[in-house]
Amino acid sequence: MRPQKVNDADLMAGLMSVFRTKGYEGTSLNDLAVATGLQKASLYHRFPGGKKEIAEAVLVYARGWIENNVRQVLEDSNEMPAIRLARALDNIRELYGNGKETCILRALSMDQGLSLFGDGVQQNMEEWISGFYRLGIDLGLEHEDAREKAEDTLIMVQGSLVVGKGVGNDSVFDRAIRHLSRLYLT
Amino acid sequence: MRPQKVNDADLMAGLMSVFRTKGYEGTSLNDLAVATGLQKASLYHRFPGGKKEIAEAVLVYARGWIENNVRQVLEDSNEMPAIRLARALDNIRELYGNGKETCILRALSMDQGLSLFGDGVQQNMEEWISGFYRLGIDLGLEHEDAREKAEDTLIMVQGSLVVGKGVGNDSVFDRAIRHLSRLYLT
DNA sequence: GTCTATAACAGGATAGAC
DNA sequence: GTCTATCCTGTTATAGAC
Repeated sequence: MRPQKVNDADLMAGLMSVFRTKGYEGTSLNDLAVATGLQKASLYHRFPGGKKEIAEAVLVYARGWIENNVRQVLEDSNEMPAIRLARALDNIRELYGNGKETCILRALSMDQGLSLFGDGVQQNMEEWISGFYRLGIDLGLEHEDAREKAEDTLIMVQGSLVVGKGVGNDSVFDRAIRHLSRLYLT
Repeated sequence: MRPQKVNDADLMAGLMSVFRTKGYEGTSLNDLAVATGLQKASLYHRFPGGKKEIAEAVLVYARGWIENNVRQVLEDSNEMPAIRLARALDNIRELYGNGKETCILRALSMDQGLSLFGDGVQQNMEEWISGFYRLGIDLGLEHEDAREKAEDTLIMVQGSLVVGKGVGNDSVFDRAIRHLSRLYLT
């Protein structure tokens, strides 16, 4: 067998990058091939299920990222809550390129996306929410309160990404992230 | 000339309905033809520019809706601010089918969408924001405060639509709308 | 103004050589 | 494992009758 031209990590990063900017219907296999440096047929070798399987794999990859960089950071009981929050928000800021990038969950939850990948999207969102929920609990919030605040973090991030892009103003995302700090630390 | 089979208002409503559920790349001219009851060639007769021109027309239609049902309601100086807010939020709730529908602005701001329709999306969002800005000013807020609160209304609505769909829970949107009442009336 | 029919092209997917 | 070449379907768009 020939050697792998692109390793799995780079491959997934490249694939995710395309899907999140162009959406599911908007990305062609050609786009994916160009972005990764592989030919279409090579992508089919790695993902026999084609475009659908690739998008599913991207969602698994994204979920791993959220687990490592958001949930585990927020649940790390060795650190003070304020530190955990600051670190998680830094990671989130980086994930979205300070608001310049869009979210893969939003990109894959249009139309077909929702019916095809609804489960994966939901799992990703719940991973995110459960991390912030735990932070809220550790800060002494009641169950319902912690749940709603956690949900609000995702709402603010998704909303600010949509609006920031729409009005063409990066500061919308920045302000949302700063708002999330205050949401917990007061 | 033959009579119009579908009037402009019904036509635009049907076209918008497809675009906002399937996204720009996700909707085919066939989808639009089926939804409106016209044939593809008839759509080209009304919109010589094809799919792109149709999406642009939908954005103009959406902007008119926002102007009538959000901005003008919020700026109606004959009513108390609390009444204006309640009415605008009711209209917004209806527009999004209590959270079951998605937003045309989000649907048309993926990828191609942003480069093709960025201006239209921005105008729609600014129409929305300017309405709430005026409400904030009338309630005695300072310029910067009113601007941010107005932006937040759009962020919360867009975010709650994304998250509500993603986690499959209608109450997310409901709670966001209730939150917007409290945001101004305290 | 709307229709049927069709052209021209792009996209997803597969075959088979290396 | 990756590549080139190809198939086939669906898509945008146009031509021309009514």
